Amino acid sequence: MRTRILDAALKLFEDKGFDGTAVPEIARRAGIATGSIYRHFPSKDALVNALYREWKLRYSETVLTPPPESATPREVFGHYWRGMAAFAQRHPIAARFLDLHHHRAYLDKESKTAERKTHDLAAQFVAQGVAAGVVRPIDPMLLVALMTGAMRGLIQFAGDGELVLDQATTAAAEDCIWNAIKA
Amino acid sequence: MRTRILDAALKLFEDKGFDGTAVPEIARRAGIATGSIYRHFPSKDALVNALYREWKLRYSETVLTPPPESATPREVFGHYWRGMAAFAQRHPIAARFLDLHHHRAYLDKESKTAERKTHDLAAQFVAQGVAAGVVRPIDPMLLVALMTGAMRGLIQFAGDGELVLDQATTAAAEDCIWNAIKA
Amino acid sequence: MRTRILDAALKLFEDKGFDGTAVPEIARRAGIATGSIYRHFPSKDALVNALYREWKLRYSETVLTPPPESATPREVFGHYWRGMAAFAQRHPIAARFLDLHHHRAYLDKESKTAERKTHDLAAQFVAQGVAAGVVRPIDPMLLVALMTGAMRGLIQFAGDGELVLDQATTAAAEDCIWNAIKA
Amino acid sequence: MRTRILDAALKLFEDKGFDGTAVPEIARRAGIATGSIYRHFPSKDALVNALYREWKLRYSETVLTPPPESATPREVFGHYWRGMAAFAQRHPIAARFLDLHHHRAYLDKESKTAERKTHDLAAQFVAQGVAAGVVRPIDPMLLVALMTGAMRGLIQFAGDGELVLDQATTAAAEDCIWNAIKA
DNA sequence: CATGAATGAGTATTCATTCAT
DNA sequence: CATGAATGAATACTCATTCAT
Repeated sequence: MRTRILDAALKLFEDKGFDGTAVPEIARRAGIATGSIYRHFPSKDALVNALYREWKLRYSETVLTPPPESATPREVFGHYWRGMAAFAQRHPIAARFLDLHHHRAYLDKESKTAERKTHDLAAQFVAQGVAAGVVRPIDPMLLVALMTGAMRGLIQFAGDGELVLDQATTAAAEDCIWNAIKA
Repeated sequence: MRTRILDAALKLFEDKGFDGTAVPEIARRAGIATGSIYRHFPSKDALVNALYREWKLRYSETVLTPPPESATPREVFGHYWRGMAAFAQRHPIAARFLDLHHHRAYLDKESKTAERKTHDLAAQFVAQGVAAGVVRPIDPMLLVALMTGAMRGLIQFAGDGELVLDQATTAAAEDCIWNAIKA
Repeated sequence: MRTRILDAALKLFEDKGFDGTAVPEIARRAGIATGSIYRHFPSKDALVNALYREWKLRYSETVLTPPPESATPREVFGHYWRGMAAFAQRHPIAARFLDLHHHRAYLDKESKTAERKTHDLAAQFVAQGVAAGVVRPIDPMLLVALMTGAMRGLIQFAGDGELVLDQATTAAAEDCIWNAIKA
Repeated sequence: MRTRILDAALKLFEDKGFDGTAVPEIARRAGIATGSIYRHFPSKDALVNALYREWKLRYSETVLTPPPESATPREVFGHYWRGMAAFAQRHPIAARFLDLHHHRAYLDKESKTAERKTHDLAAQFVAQGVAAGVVRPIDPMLLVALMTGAMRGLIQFAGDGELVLDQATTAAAEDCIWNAIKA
């Protein structure tokens, strides 16, 4: 039941935005009564936040797995890149939802903190790559912006049907972006 | 007057979204009466669409200027990249607004067409680069996705204050992304 | 069980009014499940009515006991007055509940009839006192209004903590009000 | 407009209680649209509080006029008593509204303070009467409870149609209650 | 019989839009 | 043209009542 609500909300929030989605609409799509939503979530705000955190967690579990100890920076990059692509491929709507909503006023502090963690991890990877001399020695945040932005571009184009996120495309993109950041 | 309305709407739509912004709020920020909005725009929907098109036009004028005839593909790329960066630097809120809203249901066909044009132009540039043997011979759409995505990453990080979009940063990013797409 | 429900409802209705009290709230205070209320009462309306009648009955049993045959009108008056005061002292919440709710739309005919009986009895006592020449020869309803009103004033002030309804206070009030109605 | 809303609310709150009255119902009775209520009052709570204070003020203006300097305690009593009766006669619904609602949870502090003032004034009058040796030397609050209670009894019976609050009735009641409290 | 999740009609409140001034 | 009060449909949320367990 809770899952059905979250699934309905995910689709609708991604499609029409938070404020553009009416609670009864979520209920209808979930196949339940309007009032039942409030048995599971105290408010619409609480619902988006729960949704956001749920998917951010799943995202972390998919993407932020530690790479093999022996991996070279290039391999570490590939590891994370393929993780992100795999997530976007398996959960395209969730990927777009996380992308579009990560800043909105209705997200509370805890939800926003989750976003930060990802950035910090990426910045850390870049810093290590720079130290190892295999990544361009420039502001790590810039490289993070370019990498995550490129991935978001992929997700968006895939969502719009202008691109298919298959193995080959993902691999080609990985190679391109590695070229962008390598020393 | 029309300009003040559009300015107020731009800031609010970017900040709180279309559905999250009330018309009287726009009026208040514009320093006029609620009803006056409707002297200039027949509806809230018409207002966003006008706003979107207005900025898309300015964007085109800034970014889509033809590069010098004699420019090499690398120079053409730099020409467009710097154009986009300059726009984002001068109009950060508008850049984010265009980025976030380009898909929303309240945008009508004409507004959405504007977006497509940019993509097509980019794809065309990529195709020419490929033909000239200086750009990677892969799906042009993929490269467009990576380029525009990377630029959006820049814009977003700049908006969040994690990055400053100055000359140096822009130039470094340009170099990175050229490496990503060059043959 | 039924008693626990009625006790919970009494307190809440007195405190927050009928419409201001939610059924689940009554259940919580009674320590049972919401649905269980409906095993004992077909509806919220039926519950107030049962509550009202229950207490009106207890009130009648406490207050409307026949005075000794040989009692003088003064003694009869004292008998009833002390009965009312005793009830208010022992059941302050019920006294206030009966006082505040005796007219509400959700009370059905039978409940309202109970109220009437008390008035009629009082009016009858007054009439007899008038006939005996010891009570002021004016509209009995006026005297009833003053007497019952005075008693309600006592109950209210006691409930608000501005007065303590002890033996002495009750006796003093009795003497005052007898002076008010005596010939 | 504001007045029409307050008038409609007065009648409905008195009749069905605060929680028993729906905002659209108030609007309908006032002959305006539901939303218009909120142009004049920020919330339903604010509306009752405004209503309560408005009438408490009028009540004070009618009832709490200073008696003639030279008035004896008996005359002072009559002055106030007739003031209250006149108010109840002219504004029977308001009188009942003030009576029934003076304690409810939705009234804020300022509204409740108004009630206290009346009591204090009455207690002060009683104390002076006691000092002059013409009022019973007992707890002034008790006498206040009896007086105001008796008046409320009158108002209630009048409202229920069991009594008519004319000159004669008011005068008779005044005499009765003076007998109740005089030394 | 007790339970409490589910229901959906009903509530307070907001907001895009209109229109008399 | 500008105004902002008035409108009423739409929204988030509540609550009396039901019913499968």
